Amino acid sequence: MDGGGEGRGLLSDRIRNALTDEIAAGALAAGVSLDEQELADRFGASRTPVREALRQLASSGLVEVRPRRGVVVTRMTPERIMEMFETTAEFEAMCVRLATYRMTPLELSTLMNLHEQSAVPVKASDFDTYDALNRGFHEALYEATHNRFMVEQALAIRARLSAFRRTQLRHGERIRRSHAEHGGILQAIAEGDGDGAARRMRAHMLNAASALGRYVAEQTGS
Amino acid sequence: MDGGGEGRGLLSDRIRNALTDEIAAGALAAGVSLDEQELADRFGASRTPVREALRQLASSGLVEVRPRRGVVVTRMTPERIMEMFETTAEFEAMCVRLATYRMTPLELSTLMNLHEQSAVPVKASDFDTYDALNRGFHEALYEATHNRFMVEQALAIRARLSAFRRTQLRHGERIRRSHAEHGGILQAIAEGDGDGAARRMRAHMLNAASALGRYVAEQTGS
DNA sequence: GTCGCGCCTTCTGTATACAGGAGGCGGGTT
DNA sequence: AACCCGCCTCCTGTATACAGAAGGCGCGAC
Repeated sequence: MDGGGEGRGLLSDRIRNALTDEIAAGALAAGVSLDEQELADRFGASRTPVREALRQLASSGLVEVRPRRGVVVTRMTPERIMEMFETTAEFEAMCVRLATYRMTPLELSTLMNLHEQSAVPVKASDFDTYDALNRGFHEALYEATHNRFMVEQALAIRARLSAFRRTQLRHGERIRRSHAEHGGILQAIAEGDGDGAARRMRAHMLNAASALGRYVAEQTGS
Repeated sequence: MDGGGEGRGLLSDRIRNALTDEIAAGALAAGVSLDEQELADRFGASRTPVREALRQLASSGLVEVRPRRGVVVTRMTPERIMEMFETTAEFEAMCVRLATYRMTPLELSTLMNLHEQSAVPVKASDFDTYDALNRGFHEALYEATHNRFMVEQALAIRARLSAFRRTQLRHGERIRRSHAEHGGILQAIAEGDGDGAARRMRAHMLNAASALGRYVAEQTGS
């Protein structure tokens, strides 16, 4: 037996997750080069799974591999983060537009349920619960496109942002506005107004981005 | 020296490219399992670079890794391919909409140049040249979003489709219509009509998809 | 004193070796 | 005869070993 489900999967996967967290948390600063042997020692593993983990991180954009010159943590400028947010915003807008035209009544009802459920954590300022429901809301919208590939793309892009999203909702007022914006999107969907829903979604995401932007500015600027 | 530029990069990259081609060409049929040792022997390499190549293919979706149970070529149903095309179509529409609002005069002029250049291979039914220019046209549009991240996403999605795109333009009439549709998109851009350009781009991509659809139907159906 | 060349170190990329799990096959049992 | 259990094999996942490239440093030349 292991310590409770964490020693379960592949070693390379665990290393990848650990590195993902460290990069997201800032423990591994942008730009620092990652020595394979050093990481191997640190994780008590050999270079092989470390290499695999690093390649996986590279394909999700968290690190950059320069052939024969080592791996460095991708430098995430505020501009870059904003670009990622804009792309996510546009992608989600696109999804919600399609979803509006394709959603089944059952899916719409599920979405509305999610929305109402999330009113509770909003009132209680329970960030973690809201974050989970928020995530569910957006993912339900992806699913409603009825396009598996698009769902996967959306999830992949969203995953690349998750490192930065985690702090974004901790700003009291933002969570309330987020919930209200969801309501607006839902209404547009219910009215069959795909373009309107898309517009609202774009605005919703960009609002989140600008909330994050202020946070990033506080962190990097001074 | 090597045999002429192909032995250049990393071995794992060469293997990845070779496998990509073989899967795209159908030499490696969907669903077959890929034995690491067997591939290593075939490429005259060891399992290590083969493994890396397979993991990279997994992250681009061409193969699926089932932990401790081997790697299989992803089964690409016609539905799946259509989903990928739809996603690409929507993504490109989104790009061209943004590009319309952000493009510099210089970029617009470059695009128009590309378009005019491609009139030559259209007349000559020179598929390969047109394919290259077509590619350039679309990539120039990505760039015109002035959003590096979006460009990268667009290129990544496009790369995943390239395996199927290659056959799509070989159908005589299609190449002519494709060129005409590009013209329509350019005109909408020139008029600053982002939504119109997006609509035309979506139609353009879906036309290409339906051309491919007929081809796929011929292949799989009977 | 400054610039250029070559050696040396270090790390990546590749090969090989070892260990544990997954699935198949055969024998035993009911 | 059919089903279940256990062994056995193959293959993946991980560790270790080896070779070649990239960059740094020092020495020599101008």
